[in-house]
Amino acid sequence: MNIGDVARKSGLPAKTIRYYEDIELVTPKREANGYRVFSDADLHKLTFLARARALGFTIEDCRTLLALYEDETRASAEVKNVARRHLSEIEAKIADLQAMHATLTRLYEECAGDHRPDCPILEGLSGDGDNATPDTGHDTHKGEG
Amino acid sequence: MNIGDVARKSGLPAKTIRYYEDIELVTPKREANGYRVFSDADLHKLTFLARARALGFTIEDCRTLLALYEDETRASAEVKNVARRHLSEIEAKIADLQAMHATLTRLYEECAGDHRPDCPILEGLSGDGDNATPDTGHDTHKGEG
DNA sequence: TCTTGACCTTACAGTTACTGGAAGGCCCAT
DNA sequence: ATGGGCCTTCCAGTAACTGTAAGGTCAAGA
Repeated sequence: MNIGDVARKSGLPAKTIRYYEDIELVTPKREANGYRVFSDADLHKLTFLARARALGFTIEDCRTLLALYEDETRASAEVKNVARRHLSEIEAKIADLQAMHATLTRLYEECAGDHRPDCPILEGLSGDGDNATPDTGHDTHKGEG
Repeated sequence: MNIGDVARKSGLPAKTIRYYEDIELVTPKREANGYRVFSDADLHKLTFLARARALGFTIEDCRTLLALYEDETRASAEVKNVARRHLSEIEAKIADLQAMHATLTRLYEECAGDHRPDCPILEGLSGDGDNATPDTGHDTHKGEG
């Protein structure tokens, strides 16, 4: 199979597949003319990657998961650990977004949204109101240079 | 005020403030020695930016909001539009994350997490199970080169 | 006066996971 | 030989910073 075929079958853009080769997630062979040749195993890997990425795993997590997938002697506990950590991150992100949503919705609903300049949203951002921004409890940034 | 002062007062890292100057969100004056000098208005702007960023607005949204903030003749409807669009994006992201969370939780709970290699999470990713990945309905990527 | 240390400066590279585009080679049909 | 659709590489750009190096400035203390 050439790259276009596996792109169609895996649902990944050809460009992404080339990138995955670049970072050594897949290592297709080459034809004499330089074209990449993908085996069924390569396609399977790419499909695995597409699914893992769709679940929000980072590339590095994908690398780990792929290694575990190919290690017949793995302990499922290891996989579960990766998944647990990722679930925690997803939960943290959801919580962050929900906090933003709650705050912004409050301001949004107070805003008349008409031709006049008075705007509780801008007032909230400028710090006039209290409670202007939520504190989600985790760091947005750490120490400084 | 020097950059360290406004960094402490706004909660933004000095590095970020320099970056904001780079992209012309703030334009502090300079002392003879080259040090940036921030006015109260600059500090106010930075605090505004910090709050808007904490609510997840993009830098470009921040630029727009700041311009509206400084335009005495604005219509609050314009601000509300920016907020509405941003709320929609937050909602879409939450929905995506919740779909990922649901799928991964299902696999997670099926996984024994012990010393044995059998793992429903990996099976789900490799496509053995049905329903392996959710379809959130929006594009992850568009056309191809 | 010299030094120490905290502050400030710039410039460049790296992060994440791609995406876009240019410039060109390969292959098949007309 | 020409057109179109594939394929190749390489370079640059995205978002919003962050890290690091190399060095200038300033106030306090020995």
